[in-house]
Amino acid sequence: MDYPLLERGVQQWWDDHDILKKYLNRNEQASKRWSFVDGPITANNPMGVHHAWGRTYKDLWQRFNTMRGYRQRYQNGFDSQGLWVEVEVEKELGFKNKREIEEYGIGLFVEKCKERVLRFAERITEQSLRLGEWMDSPNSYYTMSDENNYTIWGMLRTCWQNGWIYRGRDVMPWCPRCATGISDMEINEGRRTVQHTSVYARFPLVDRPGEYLLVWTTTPWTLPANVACAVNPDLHYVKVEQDGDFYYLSADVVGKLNKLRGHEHGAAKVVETLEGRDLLGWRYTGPFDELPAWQDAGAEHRVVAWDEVTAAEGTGIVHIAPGCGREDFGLSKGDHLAVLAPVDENGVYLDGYDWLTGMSVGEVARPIFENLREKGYFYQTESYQHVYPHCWRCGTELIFRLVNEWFISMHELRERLIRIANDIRWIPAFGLDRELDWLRNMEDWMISKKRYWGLALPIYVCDDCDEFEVIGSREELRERAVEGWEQFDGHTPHRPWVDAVKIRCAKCGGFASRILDVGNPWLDAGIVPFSTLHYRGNREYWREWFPADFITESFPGQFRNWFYSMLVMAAALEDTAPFKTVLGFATLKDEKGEEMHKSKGNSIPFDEAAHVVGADTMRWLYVTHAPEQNLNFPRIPTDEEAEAARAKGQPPRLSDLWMQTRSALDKLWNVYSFFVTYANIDEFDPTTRSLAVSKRSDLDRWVLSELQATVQRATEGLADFDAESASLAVAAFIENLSNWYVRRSRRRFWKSEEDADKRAAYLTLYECLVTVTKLLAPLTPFLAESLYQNLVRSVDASAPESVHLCDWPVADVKLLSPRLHDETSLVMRMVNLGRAAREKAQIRVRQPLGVLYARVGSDAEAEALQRLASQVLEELNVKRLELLPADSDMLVYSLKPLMKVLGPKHGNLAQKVLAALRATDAHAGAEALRERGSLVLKVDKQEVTLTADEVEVEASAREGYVAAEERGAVAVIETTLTPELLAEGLVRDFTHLVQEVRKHAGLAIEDSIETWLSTDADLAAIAVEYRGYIEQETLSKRFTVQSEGASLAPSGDGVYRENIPAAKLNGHAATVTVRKAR
RNA sequence: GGGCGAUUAGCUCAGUUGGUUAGAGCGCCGCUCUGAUAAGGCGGAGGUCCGUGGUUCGAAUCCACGAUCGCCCA
Repeated sequence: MDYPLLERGVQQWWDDHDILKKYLNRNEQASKRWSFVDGPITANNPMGVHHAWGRTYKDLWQRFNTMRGYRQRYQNGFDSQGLWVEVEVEKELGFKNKREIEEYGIGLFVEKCKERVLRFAERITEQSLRLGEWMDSPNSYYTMSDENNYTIWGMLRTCWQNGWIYRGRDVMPWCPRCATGISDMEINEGRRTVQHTSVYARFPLVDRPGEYLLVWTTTPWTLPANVACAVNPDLHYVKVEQDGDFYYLSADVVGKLNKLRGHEHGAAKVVETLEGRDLLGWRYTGPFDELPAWQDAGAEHRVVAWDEVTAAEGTGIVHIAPGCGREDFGLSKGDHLAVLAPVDENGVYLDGYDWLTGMSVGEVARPIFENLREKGYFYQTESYQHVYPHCWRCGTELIFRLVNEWFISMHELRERLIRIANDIRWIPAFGLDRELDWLRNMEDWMISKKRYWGLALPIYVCDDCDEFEVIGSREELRERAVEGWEQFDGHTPHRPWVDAVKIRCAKCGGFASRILDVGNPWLDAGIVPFSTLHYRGNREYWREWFPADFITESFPGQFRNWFYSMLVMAAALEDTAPFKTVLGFATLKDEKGEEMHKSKGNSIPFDEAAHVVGADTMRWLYVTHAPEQNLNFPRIPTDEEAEAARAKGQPPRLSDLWMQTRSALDKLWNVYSFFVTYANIDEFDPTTRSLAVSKRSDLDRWVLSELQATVQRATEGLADFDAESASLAVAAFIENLSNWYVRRSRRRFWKSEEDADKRAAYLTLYECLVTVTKLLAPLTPFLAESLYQNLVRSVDASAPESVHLCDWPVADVKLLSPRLHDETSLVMRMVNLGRAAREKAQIRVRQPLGVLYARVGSDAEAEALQRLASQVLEELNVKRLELLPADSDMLVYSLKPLMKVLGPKHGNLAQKVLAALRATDAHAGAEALRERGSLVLKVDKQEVTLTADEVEVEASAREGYVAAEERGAVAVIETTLTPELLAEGLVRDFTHLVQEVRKHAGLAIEDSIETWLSTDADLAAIAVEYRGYIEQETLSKRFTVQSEGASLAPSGDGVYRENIPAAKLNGHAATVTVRKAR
């Protein structure tokens, strides 16, 4: 099966018949509606296979609910604004920093960003269609749209009116390349383990000549901003003597000092012990006191207290630079320390830092070490490995920098958010805990970014009085505008155009300008449940579709990103949940279980996988997987392998894992092709035949019962957002259909006359196939369509045009039969045991056997087995079935203690009871339990009575009999082969060989033939005896047998002859000749 | 550094309120069936249930400590 080929054909047919449009319009008039909101995909690159996982879920639940008759919005969304786009456009343009963007022109740059977004949105739309994701693509939303941006303005204004917006001065993680702050949400995505050179420096104490504080830092660039040193007041410190100098450091690290001293230092000796609090207030000379920046600060260096200081790293004396570290900055507030912010937004030292001015933080480590050494501040360097934050987008190491940024206060929102999170159904359930954990611990939301392409934050600051206010809409801005409206009018609300507009300060009447910052992109995504549902312009419509019934995204990251930002928006605007159910799924890994990364070369482009493996197979992989577990995406053939196969006219050979994944689909395809083969031969038309189910066989009614149960399971699963159990139920049914129903029914299709039995078989199999096809429609839309067209539409022009326009199947509970289910399970079990027994005896199934002796667990099962004996016998090629009586000498018994009952009952004695039971003669014990229902044991000189509830009797076959057993059921076979049985076996072997010859001769299944057999006298005699059977099985109109003389078989065109070696026919060599009958 | 979770066959994972021979699928080896099959069936090999101690008549399961890994938060 070449699935990609089939899918291309189906897609073409859909296009030709406009099926997508008909699908989107199918429930236009429906009164019930189901609301799905698509999480915006970043329109910045083509899709990878990891995107296809979520998009498969998104599509399948929309399809399922379409088939169930719900009106829906089939809207997909594209995340359009933000640094990720800027970075890619910078790459395209060859820019290295923000200055180049400004020189190029912000307007041009922003237009480039828009272009890129539209380009990749189009690409992703095509790819999604290839996946079979059916969406209303002309109606897709973009977070860069005016609607989206202005809805955020309104939301921010509401926040401002509530007093939640504030301007903060804080030390933030900062990317010096992107020249922007990194929010708490983003910082986690870029943590990496790296090697840095840390430095130990010594700071001379002002009032203690020859004595130094020994401090340690991993960020030497912050030393010029040193203001203080912190010690833990409760920690022990020591004064050590080394080379005539005295150092103060934590008592715990003296050992380290000796290890670290290298060639430059002598041995260290402790001369005094003291507490951290003893050091407080000591003044020291800073390492860069000569710099103008420090001179201007007019401050002095001293030792301060900080109880977070430990001796685990460094020296227990911590270098404090309040302008370069978060904790440092926090400390500066309480201790009124000076704050030095040494670098600009690009991480370049500002004026006042002398020789450092103009250098960037990344290049100063060495020069600073040298400088310290020259000035006598250097002690030692040490290579140090640690986890350090990097820019999640460009990979640059972050610095910490004092900045002015804008925040939404979470103080009042936090409780609302927690309450709302509890109103949502999180799948898997731990999602709620994760979200709550974040909500409890999160800081205020930093919403500003000093970039170009993004939401223009509508915050206007007065040039005169520094008061700010937030504008909530375009209309409000126009009313308030006193300057620059003409330049803005006609443009999207983006930089640079919107920046031209000035308003009058409401407080002092001065000019107020928009801050130049753009917004955090999660504002863009979070507003989607409002903006896409026309919250601003059509509140009626919004009320109809809000909240979303369902959203689904890969959960790593989203708890603090999209889920979070939606919660914030909904909490701020309406104080209610923006969605009812969220399905989170885990991470897609490569075949070895490693993270996929483009840079690692192991990420798989969607197009490649779709081309080689196909969309349905990929979708099936996703839907059958447990969503909360990571999924390893199996290897796909390389382009070369795929092309080599296609050159030979074959589909690319897939790995075992793929074949395993796809096996249910392959089996279905085979059943389907079996049906089609015979239906064509017989010209069977399901629309003109019928037969009441009650008139069909047990086998038919069994499979129809299983079918109803499958419909129920699939429906319940999908309705509960559980694709895995739904799809596995369908797979299990296909397995039953293929390996039991069709296997057991084959002869009914082969036989030539069309009787009620054959009609029942056709109708039953047809119903199963059609129903399964509909169940598969949301899961594997291409395959389902292909089957549907051929099975249904080709014979019934009145049926819905496409499987995707059909109604979802409803289980007919009247057809459910637990009895048939149980009995068929019993037959299957007995057949398996019989096959196992044959295997042990090394007698192949083609050789008929005389008797199968069976034992089952209960009288009811025994009764059923006798009634269904023919199925067992036919399947096992055995003549007769006999039930084994309990006292049969073929059986041997063992006693199995049921500890779950015995344990609690006997307590301390339990182990001894167990030992006594094991010492008991099993046969006598079994008999006692059978006859009297109890068994008496002697334990520690007292008698203990065990009942049938406490001991299970297990029967198995006595040694010497060829048997198999499982859970109380036993099958024993009679292995004596009579001449008649041997002859029958031989005939079946021969028949099988003629079928092979037919196949080799290239004959069609339904072709009648003429057959000649030339062999020894024994086989000839048998062949003649079984002539009727052989002719019937091989469709031979004429069957000529000879054992001597010149061959009677013809030769020439259309005649096919094979010599059969004696080994294949139990010692009889033969020549078989066939020719298509005229 | 703090919190949570995990560790079971070569791989991916199940394993009920603790119950005495620890399972599945795949892979591997052998056999077998088949005029629907890239199918199916049967058998086999493969386990220190991460380690150590404890609780218990009985521990993969409960407790403690340790190791390793993952996730979340600093």
